Amino acid sequence: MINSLFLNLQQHDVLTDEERDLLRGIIVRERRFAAGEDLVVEGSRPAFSSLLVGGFAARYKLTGEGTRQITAIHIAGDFVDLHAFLLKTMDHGIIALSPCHVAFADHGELKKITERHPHLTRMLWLDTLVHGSIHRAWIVAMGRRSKASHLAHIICELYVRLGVVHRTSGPSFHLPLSQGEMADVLGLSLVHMNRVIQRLRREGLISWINQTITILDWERLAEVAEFDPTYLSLSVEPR
Amino acid sequence: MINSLFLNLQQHDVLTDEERDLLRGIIVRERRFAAGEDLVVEGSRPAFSSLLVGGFAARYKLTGEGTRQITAIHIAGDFVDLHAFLLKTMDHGIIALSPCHVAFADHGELKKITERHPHLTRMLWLDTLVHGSIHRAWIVAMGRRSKASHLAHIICELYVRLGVVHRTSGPSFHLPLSQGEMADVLGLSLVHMNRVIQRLRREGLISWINQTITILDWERLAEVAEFDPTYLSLSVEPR
DNA sequence: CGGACCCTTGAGTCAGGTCAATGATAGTGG
DNA sequence: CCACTATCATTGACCTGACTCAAGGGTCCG
Repeated sequence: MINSLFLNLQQHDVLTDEERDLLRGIIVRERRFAAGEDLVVEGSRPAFSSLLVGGFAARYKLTGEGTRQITAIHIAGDFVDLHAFLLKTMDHGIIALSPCHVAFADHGELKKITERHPHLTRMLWLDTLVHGSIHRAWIVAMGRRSKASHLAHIICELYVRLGVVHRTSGPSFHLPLSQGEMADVLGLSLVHMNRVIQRLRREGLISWINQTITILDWERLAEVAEFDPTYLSLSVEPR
Repeated sequence: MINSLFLNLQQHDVLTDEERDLLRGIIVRERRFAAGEDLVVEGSRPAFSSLLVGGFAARYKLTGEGTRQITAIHIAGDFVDLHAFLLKTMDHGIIALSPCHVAFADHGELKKITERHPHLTRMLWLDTLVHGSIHRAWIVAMGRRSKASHLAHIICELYVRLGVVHRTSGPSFHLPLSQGEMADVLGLSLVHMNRVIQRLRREGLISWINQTITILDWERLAEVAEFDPTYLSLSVEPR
């Protein structure tokens, strides 16, 4: 059930069979969520961390004016709120962008892992660090790239991350976000989001129909995005 | 020498005397950097992590067009690139914004801590998670707040973080960033940055002269920023 | 005294926002 | 099966926040 998590962690270092078993052991419950449901509510103090088994979810924060900013997109294999294990209080919510299948990891069991299994602890720590790297890449894209470049960067990133967990088919992948939701990722208005998407289409970089994105020209897309996957730490080495 | 780190960590949970000694023990070297020098170079694979003892530093990334985006501001007591301990390769640079005093923690010694001292390990992990929370707060500010609100948010955040390590005096604090550097934080042009600053001044929220920011009206500044310090996890509880 | 940085201000331009309207598609209840 | 509603994608017209270019002034330092 949590094979995608293994695929994720294995991109960074070798996982032993014992470590796999330990990870299986921390899952105490599972649940399915409908699209639009909150997996985790802002301000709550969860006793479990959510591991996304299938589907797409987003961290988000609402502003006083009622606008929304999505701060991360999560895919199968992501330990969505492993943070809460140590941060305790959620400073943002997590919403299902599609129907989601979630496994819950008990914080007490996670603590036991940190007491007895240092390498696995470092692997989990690393997983949260990679998500920090992704945040930084997003900040750069938001602050200093054109909106077209920003969108291209997000598409490149999703393609690589989904590839790791075998959720791409050739140059295509399923992405169940509406343009309005994607606008909340880029910090744009819905109208302008639409125009940016059309520009990438017109330039022959992508197609995006029926919740399916196809990368028509990876070279040029990555160039527009200035995409450099270093920040995803996709190399197996001792951690 | 690393008392500021202790002040930082103590905001989240109790540190034992033994843990303090362990932290002192991982410092193998120290060095001073001039303003403008790189503490850590993008693409390098450091064998040490830099603990900022005094001064201000910034993580940054340069784009192909030669613009710069600052993704984090670091102050005394910050474990600037603890990430590198597990991420291995730096995907961004770190520059001294003022003269900086840096202590270097050996990655081998850090690894030993993770092997033998689970609580201290969790505290260090937590420290990196808090910086992840700060990243998310920045993403929200960049995407969905006005530039004036964004600047107000950064000032509130710096005031609180500097207060933790006793670097404020009353409503004031020292901030050795030029307006051009601050523009690289907000993702703005220098000219517009200047206009945004003047607006906060004109509205009587802050004064900012001689590298010193004074908060003239905390209530209204925090309101403009929609500042809620939850994301800094400033509560002592078992972690 | 001349650079080297900063900060400040004005003028013109453009990216991106708001408001508004039109279709297309899918699900719901009768 | 059909009217009804909701959600999305798309397009046009107009407005404003932010950028660029350009120039002037302050301060510190060699």
